[in-house]
Amino acid sequence: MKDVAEAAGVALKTVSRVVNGEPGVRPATAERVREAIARLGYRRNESARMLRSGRTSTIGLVIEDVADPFYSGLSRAVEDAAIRHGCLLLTGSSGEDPARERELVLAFCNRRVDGLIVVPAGDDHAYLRPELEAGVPAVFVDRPPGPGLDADTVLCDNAGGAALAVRHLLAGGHRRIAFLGDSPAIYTATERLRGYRETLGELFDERLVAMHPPTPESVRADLERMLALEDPPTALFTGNGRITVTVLRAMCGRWLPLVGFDDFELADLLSPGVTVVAQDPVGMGRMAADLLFRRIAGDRGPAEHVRLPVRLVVRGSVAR
Amino acid sequence: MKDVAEAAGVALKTVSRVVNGEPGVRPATAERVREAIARLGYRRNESARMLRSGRTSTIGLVIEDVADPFYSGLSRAVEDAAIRHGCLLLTGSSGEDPARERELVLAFCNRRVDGLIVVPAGDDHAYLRPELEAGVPAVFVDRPPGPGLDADTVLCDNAGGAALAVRHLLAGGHRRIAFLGDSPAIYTATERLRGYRETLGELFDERLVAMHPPTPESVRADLERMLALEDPPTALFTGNGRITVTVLRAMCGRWLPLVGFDDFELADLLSPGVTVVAQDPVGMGRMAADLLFRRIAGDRGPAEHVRLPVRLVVRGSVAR
DNA sequence: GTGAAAGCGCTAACAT
DNA sequence: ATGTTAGCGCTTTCAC
Repeated sequence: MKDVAEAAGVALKTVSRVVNGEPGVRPATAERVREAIARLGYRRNESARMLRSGRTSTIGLVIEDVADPFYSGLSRAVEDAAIRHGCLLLTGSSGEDPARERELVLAFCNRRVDGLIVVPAGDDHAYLRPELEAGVPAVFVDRPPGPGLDADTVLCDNAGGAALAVRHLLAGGHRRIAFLGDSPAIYTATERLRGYRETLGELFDERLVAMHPPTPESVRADLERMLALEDPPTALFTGNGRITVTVLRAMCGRWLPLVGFDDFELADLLSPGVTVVAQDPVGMGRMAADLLFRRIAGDRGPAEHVRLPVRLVVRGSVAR
Repeated sequence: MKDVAEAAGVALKTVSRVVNGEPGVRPATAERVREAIARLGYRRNESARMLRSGRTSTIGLVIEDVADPFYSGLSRAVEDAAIRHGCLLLTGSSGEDPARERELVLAFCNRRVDGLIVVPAGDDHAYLRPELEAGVPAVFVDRPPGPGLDADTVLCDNAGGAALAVRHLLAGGHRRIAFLGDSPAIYTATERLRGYRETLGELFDERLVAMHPPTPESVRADLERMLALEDPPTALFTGNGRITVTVLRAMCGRWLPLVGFDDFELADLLSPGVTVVAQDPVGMGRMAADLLFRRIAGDRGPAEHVRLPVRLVVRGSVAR
């Protein structure tokens, strides 16, 4: 900036004015400055700007895995909102590891992001207390933060969605409905189990429940075990998109009526089409970002807790 | 940091030493500093650190769309490499808009990222010359940069892949093979067209070629037009994953032998399974990141041009 | 309409 | 083993 000022024969502050589009510079002067900028290939140093102004025009997003379509849709929605607000996005995948989540969030805080959107992997967010007290806005998406933290949340109706799925299968005449869910450490998995259990009532049988991170092997083993029961399941409820796909693949050839939590691309093109409880990842991302930018703009109201509806998308996978 | 120093009764530089794990601090002193840090909820300000040290420990990634599985896989691979090198990732989607690509890249440069990985949307990268001359490493992935720029590239064998697809269809007895590709503005689309054309030779017929961004409407119109020819296509070659999926959906019910460029989740579970030319997006991301971090580490050798192989994955969609 | 000076929070270089 | 000083490149404040 000093060099540009020298080259244009003005003071440093005038260059700053031109670069920031501030008023109070004669057009001719501004033009001279711009010419010098182009000639020298000058780029404003945002680190210095951030240091002085305190605003970074950057928000941090921690998700579980960018490569998972659920989170990549959510990411895209957050990014679109960020663009509209002139912000860039720092992204990180926690891989469901609380330590990694914490590292990422703290690294973002060190960079003084203007706000955070977090899909929590852990259930202890005490480490975030200093930032929240310092006024750094944070929105939790898909899962709530650990206890004792009063922050905005955007969740979906997990238990209600599970109830939809189970009722649909009950209506199809099924009484033995298995649930294949993700690890009980994950909030959404536990909530969906709760919805499943409460809806089944007397029909609940814990031998028809399997909950852990889905690997092809574990899913296959779960299915074999359940199908070998003397009273085997006649239908399946799968607890998220990855599990649904893993189950479909593990079934290779065989077929069982099925409802999956989460919609996924091509669910409609499989035969039969897969009936799902659809969330709206893009809507969740958009909602979280809207909330965050309202906070960044200065909204200091009480924490908001948005719960987005889910809907049953009936395809062919339950009909006889 | 000043406050922490005061609270711990040491000089500012000692706090800096503790925070950076530098040697030359007595354990007892370090402990006192750490205690003060925890008590005050101190977080190092990375903007100041960056300003002083010149390194940001951040790399910038510009892709076309995070929500596209091809790019989200690539992103994840880049992120994993970044983590290993203690870097964070600034991500942005260009949405195939050259102006947006430029804005993102320049915004990243203003933030003084240590390096750039770019999937170019435009074909003029003169705007990047000042950075490259200033020694900012950049790797171009999936598509080369505009002319006159001598930077590292990681591409796949687009024309060779198209040749594989066409030869497979020819071997299946087809002589009228249509190509549905993306916009000719996209390097990969043009290269795949070239491979298709060169392999077909005499059999090439431009009435069997359609190239533009795939919308359900345009794809349906293309198919209708081609199928209404007096000598209609007996097989399809689709130019990327999105087109393949859009075509499958547009065919609703009807069926034509098909090979698609790009593998996609569930391609194997459709019936028939979809034969594809598979790229390796994760491998491309990993390769690009490895190259970038070698440059960041100081490698000033001549520009490297990596071309990754593709492979034909035969499923059922061509057999009669 | 323009400029000079102070200082954001840190690290590098050099004492002690 | 610890402290002092200068200065990274910008914005803020105030003066002209």
